[in-house]
Amino acid sequence: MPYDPAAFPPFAVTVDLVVLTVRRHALCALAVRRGEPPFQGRWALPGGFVRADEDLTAAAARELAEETGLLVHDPAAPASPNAAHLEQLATYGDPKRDPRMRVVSVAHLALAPDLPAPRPGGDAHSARWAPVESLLDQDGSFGRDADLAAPLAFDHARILADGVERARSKIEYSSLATAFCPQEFTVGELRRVYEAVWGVALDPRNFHRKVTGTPGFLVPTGGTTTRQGGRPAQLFRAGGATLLNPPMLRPEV
Amino acid sequence: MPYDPAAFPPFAVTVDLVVLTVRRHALCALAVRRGEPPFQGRWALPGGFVRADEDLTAAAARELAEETGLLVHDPAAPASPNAAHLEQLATYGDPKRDPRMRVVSVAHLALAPDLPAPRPGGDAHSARWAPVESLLDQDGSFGRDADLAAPLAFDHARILADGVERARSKIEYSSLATAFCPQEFTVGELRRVYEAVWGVALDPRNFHRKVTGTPGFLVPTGGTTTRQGGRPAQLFRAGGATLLNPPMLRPEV
DNA sequence: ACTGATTATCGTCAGGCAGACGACTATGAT
DNA sequence: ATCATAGTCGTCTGCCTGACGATAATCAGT
Repeated sequence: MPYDPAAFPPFAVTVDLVVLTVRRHALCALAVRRGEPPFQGRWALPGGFVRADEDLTAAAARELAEETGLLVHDPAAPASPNAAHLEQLATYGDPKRDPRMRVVSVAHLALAPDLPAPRPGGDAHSARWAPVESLLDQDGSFGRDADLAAPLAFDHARILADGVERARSKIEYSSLATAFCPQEFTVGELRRVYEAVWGVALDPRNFHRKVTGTPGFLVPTGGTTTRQGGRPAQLFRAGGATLLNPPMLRPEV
Repeated sequence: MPYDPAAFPPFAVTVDLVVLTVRRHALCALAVRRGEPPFQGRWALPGGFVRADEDLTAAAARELAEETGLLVHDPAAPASPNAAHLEQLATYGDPKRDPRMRVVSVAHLALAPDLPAPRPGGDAHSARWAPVESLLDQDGSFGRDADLAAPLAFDHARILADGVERARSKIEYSSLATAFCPQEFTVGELRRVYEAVWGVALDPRNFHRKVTGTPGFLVPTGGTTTRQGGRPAQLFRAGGATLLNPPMLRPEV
């Protein structure tokens, strides 16, 4: 078997981004409208080509910054208000996934707090946050956003579904849900993240016991807030613990 | 931003395989010796280039069959004695990971039962099963196999480490450990798989209670065997349940 | 045939954690 | 003042796990 890399067929390599956030109690993903064929006018996940001398993670971070202005959260650096979590999701390489040529896409998953700017800036022609159910509801039979008349371009519905499933399972056993929150947040805000991502209601008392009782998960900042109404709530920052053991249990059905 | 795929730099795309099995109470990985530069004579993970019209999973399955004769387990088809579990692991694309040119490798993880042939056949120049600790023990300071004098080629040590970690965590909450067993196996054999993969000792009584008490995990075949010595043990097949809830807990430390 | 080694399997018990839910607290709105 | 809203602290019960005792059924020697 010959081992000369140059003798083998060339591929284009892209990164696609599943950028998730929680807005108004709903899990939303970033979608951009395609300005050219194929799938012109359809919504798609943000993404782009990996440059000749660029690492895959760097390419994903660059695309994320271009589309949203978010920086990738660096555990070494001091926490920034505009930091997002970024991780590789999976790679999609069906020979027919792009009608033009052979394109392999390394999808990444980004989790971001709710951004103040509802319309992410950048050079993207048109971008928006859309609830993931709208984007994944292929037949459009139920509550479909009128502006989202067609399913996502390419195999992006599949990629989005995989990213959502990754996020849903990963917040069970890690502190990743805090990536959806601002730097300082309350227990109730964190609970609403879990409820939005999982689409279930959680008992506020048991949730409070669980997250405050797990050492290293939350560290109180001393402040309080009433921005959710009701009794003032303690403010917390994410602690050093990244693994949740035992995990947070997702309720059945 | 131009969107013409042909205008972007060409990449070579490969699949690399982390093939794991349990042999003599140790977690082992398949390694092949490289016949040409770079890293000539060094051990590496099996792998090869993705063909022009080949899906990534198909390429991984083809390489797996070439190196080991194993087929990929198809849930629809009747269980075959030579079926292995195959899943995508992660993608590695550091610009300098291959000194010859830009190569992006989509690594896959395969789990196989202990093969009767100790030396996997195929066109590979030289292949062997090696305990993962030997392959990952970079400095060679401890119990290193004399034949494995150098670390793995390319970034394969990192890939192998990621694959091992995936296997270690995934058997916690799925029935994947059965992929290391023959079609029919005993509770004790399954327990020895967990012990080998995790490198810990498990209580046989609690393990027995856990796996037999989880509905759909194991289905008795009616037969018994004494191939492990001692009292005859019931034979089981893997049941339909793929998710283990609550998970099997990996002991601390 | 007996003995010991080995493995499998069943049972018991205490501690920890989760789900269900009651009770109380502190704010803003009317 | 009263109500609605949200946060926080407790209690109780049942399930699961870890630790470990006990018994069962085989094989290798003697």
